[in-house]
Amino acid sequence: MNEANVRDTKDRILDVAERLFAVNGIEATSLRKITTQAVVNLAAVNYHFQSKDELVRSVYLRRIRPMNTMRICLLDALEGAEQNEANSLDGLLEAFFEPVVDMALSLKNEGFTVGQLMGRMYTETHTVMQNLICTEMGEVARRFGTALARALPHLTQTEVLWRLHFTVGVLAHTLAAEEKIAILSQNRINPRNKQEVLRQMMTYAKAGLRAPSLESAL
Amino acid sequence: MNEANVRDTKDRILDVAERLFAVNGIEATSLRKITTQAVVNLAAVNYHFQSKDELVRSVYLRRIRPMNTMRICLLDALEGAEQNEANSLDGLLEAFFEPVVDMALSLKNEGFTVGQLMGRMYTETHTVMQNLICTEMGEVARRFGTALARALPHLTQTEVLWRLHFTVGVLAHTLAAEEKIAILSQNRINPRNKQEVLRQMMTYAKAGLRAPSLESAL
DNA sequence: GTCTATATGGGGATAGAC
DNA sequence: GTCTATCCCCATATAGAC
Repeated sequence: MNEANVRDTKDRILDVAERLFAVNGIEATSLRKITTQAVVNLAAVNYHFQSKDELVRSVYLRRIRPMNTMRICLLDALEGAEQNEANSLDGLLEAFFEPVVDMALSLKNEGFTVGQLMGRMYTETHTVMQNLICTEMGEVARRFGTALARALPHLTQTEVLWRLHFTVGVLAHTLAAEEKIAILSQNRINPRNKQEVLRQMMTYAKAGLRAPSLESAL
Repeated sequence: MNEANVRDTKDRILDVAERLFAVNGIEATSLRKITTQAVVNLAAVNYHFQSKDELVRSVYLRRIRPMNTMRICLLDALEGAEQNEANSLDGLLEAFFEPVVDMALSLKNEGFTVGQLMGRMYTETHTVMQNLICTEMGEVARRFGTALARALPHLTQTEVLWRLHFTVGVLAHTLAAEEKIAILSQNRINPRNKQEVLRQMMTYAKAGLRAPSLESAL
């Protein structure tokens, strides 16, 4: 088969694996389910990706890398420009949220799949994922931690880190549990409307980050 | 074997299953791993719980039921008492967060296990869990949604629901990803210190919930 | 690069002795 | 209520033909 079709095979495997990992989790997704839905031979996965673990890595890295590159890039731009304190937090939150939300919006893989994949990253128990998170998210956590500390000078370093991780929680849960959110709100909110999601998340997170310090009395 | 030992067997299975579900997820946890660690016979699970799915239900319901009963009970008490607007939000957040955090604090099953179990509920993909969440969390979502709407009269109903679910996200991610939070913060925050967790979460969530309405200009 | 066939191991569940 | 033995299915991975 020619090179174009090879790409096809690899990409079809990645696309189907991504959807199944996002919806059912890594453990519940067998190579048989993937290859059947991708209409490729069972042995193709091991030929192209060596093992299931390497396939898992490939699926996640395909999304995490550009997402975090974009975040760092937006952050670099912010730090290069002159900023007044009033709007620097808005810029930081946009740089943090938008690359994820944009990715979930724009991708071919049906609907909200990529968002679910990213949202469930932190709770995937597979050892491959645990390692991926620590190696791939470290720089983003450090860079945004530092930037937030500068934008929120009234907080201690510890408080900044707590609030950064609460903000990750807002994002992750919104992406991961969108189906349950819709059900539990009796369909009064629609977590698939990206502009609305972004607007609501930014408002909540901005206020949470700006809350007074608990250490002010010390 | 006498009745006391029967309880022992069932409880040992529940305790071990809980820990393994919390740490490795439902799918990755086989009945063989559970029965080996609990030092009971493999067939005991099916004898006492009929099936793995029923064991899953039992493990989660043992924690969800008392937790949500306590939340509703605290909320009833708040609504029965006279409240001034200034502190009603504090009371609501305490009623919402504390039963979960207390449970994670006080239980015998080593360390943070129960918290992880609860935090990962929303991202478990097992169909049994998906149903459990919808049936067991519905009342809590409705009751707190209504109470929050009263405490935050400047918000639309939709905004209240969004912010309630962001608050669930803060709680769930903090409980579920505590290990990664510690690593990504380079051990500068300790998500296992319960009083600290509660304090930090309450501050962030309170400010997030109180943020101005986005609809105010309409 | 793709396929079939198969090696090897683990999964949930149950029958039937004790 | 507990145990052994076993049924039957599905998992990942690979060998070797095409």
